[in-house]
Amino acid sequence: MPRAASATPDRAANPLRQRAKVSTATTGEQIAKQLGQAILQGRYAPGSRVGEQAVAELFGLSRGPVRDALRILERQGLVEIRPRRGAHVVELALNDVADIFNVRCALLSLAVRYLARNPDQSALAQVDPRLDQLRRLAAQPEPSLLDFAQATGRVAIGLLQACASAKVIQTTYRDLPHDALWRMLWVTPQPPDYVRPARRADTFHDYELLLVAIRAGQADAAETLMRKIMTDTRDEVLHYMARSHTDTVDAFRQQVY
Amino acid sequence: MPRAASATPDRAANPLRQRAKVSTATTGEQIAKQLGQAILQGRYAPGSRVGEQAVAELFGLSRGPVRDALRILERQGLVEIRPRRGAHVVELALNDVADIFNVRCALLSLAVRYLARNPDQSALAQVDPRLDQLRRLAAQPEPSLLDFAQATGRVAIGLLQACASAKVIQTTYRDLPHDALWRMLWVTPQPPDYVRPARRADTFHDYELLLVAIRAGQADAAETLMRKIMTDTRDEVLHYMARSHTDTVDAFRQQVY
DNA sequence: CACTCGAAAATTGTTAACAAATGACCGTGC
DNA sequence: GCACGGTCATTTGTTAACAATTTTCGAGTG
Repeated sequence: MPRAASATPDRAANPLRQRAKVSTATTGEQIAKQLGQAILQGRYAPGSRVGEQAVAELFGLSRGPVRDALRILERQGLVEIRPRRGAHVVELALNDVADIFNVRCALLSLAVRYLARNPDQSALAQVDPRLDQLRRLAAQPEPSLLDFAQATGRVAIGLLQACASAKVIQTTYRDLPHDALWRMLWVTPQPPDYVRPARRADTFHDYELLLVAIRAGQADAAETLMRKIMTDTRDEVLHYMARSHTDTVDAFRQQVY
Repeated sequence: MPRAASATPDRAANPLRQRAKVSTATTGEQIAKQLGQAILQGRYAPGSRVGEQAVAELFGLSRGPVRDALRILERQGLVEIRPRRGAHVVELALNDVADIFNVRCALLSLAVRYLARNPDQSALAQVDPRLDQLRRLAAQPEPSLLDFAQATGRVAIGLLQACASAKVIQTTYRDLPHDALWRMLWVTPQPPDYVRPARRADTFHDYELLLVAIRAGQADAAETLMRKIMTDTRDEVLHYMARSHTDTVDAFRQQVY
């Protein structure tokens, strides 16, 4: 019995509609945002059913937009929809977590190699403020785990966006189930409060070196650095998660690099 | 003005419904299949709008399932849906084609590396018949371009399926816009009838060596071979397409490897 | 002649009701 | 006690009508 999110009922007179006039977002997308947040925070048990009717009543809307929202969440990898069986919250094993990082690694190393060969200085300049943000968080005493993760994620996405004509890499990366991964860390019985300071400093330093290598056009060095960053992050996250999971050994045996 | 596919109108009494009882496929999926085929065959001009109403009338259905179908096609990369603007047929530049192969390369080289480290003989045995199929096609005098491409694709998918616990790689690969790529080749003014014999032989030979390397547990060799296969295929396809496109030089300059 | 503004038509977003299928519950038979 | 079969409630799939927005087309003006 999954209890619903803290989403505002919005039952009377559909106030969401009025905002839709201003924002270009459709109602389904807004539901997807809120519902996705709810799932991400662990308000729905893994594997539990997300009924259309229930969600529709919760938001005071009809089932149409809810259907759209569930499709969006399926694409984000948070739920899995099987025909005539409804949407269920996905459950990731440690295998899958390692997998996500491996795929990230593959895509990002491709991207930085592309960047190093086709350096666009103005596009790369967009990454600098994000790197600064990461620098600040790395220096902070105890930044929240989610904040730090998001900061690194923004740098990665910034790098991808700098690859102007590599749209496929971008969309492929975007469709990875990033949120489901963070949900796994969130529902870990004793999730760590923040990243280890040494790890934070290393991560920032590696990203800094990465940007230097890219600007210098050193494709091989950039790729090596990006792979190091990803494998390090992967192992750190797996280490945190493994404290409360049992299939640790199996997961680590399946590492590729 | 895109003319519709050769799909049967099915206007009277919804005959599709009756088959839905037997097959587990929902109506939307069936529409997606037929409509996707129509788009793939170039019956809709690139960038043209795919109206919900028009498709619904064409299939003699309401707009609900059509909406689902368009979502599916969006996920397959055949159309692009923007809120309140409808679905439009995607148009790939040569950049994007090269991108798709690069991403394929990244994912598949990750997969074969995983396979070489965790060889599952019974799972790998599933690939052999597909390799035999490829061998037959390579030896044939003039196999159709699409047949040969599908055969190589099946070998690649077979390799992915052999990665038992690497579900993320599989789904990521599946969500690549493969169909849109073939559509681009299809709508090329003078599409080649078949693959060059020498290329066919090389491709098969490389796949054969790849399987040997995987079974021998040589991860580095397997990865190298897979990268070679992908870059060769990419360049061959680009070569075919470039005969009728103008942005050739730009595309080739953006190569990564 | 080009450009802007405005209204009408076409199209997508949303709703509520209907139809079909799944899953569960209960009773029967062995 | 356990397995099997049928009925019933719940849930998803589908439909048609309504609402709101985008696009298109045309008149008017500089």
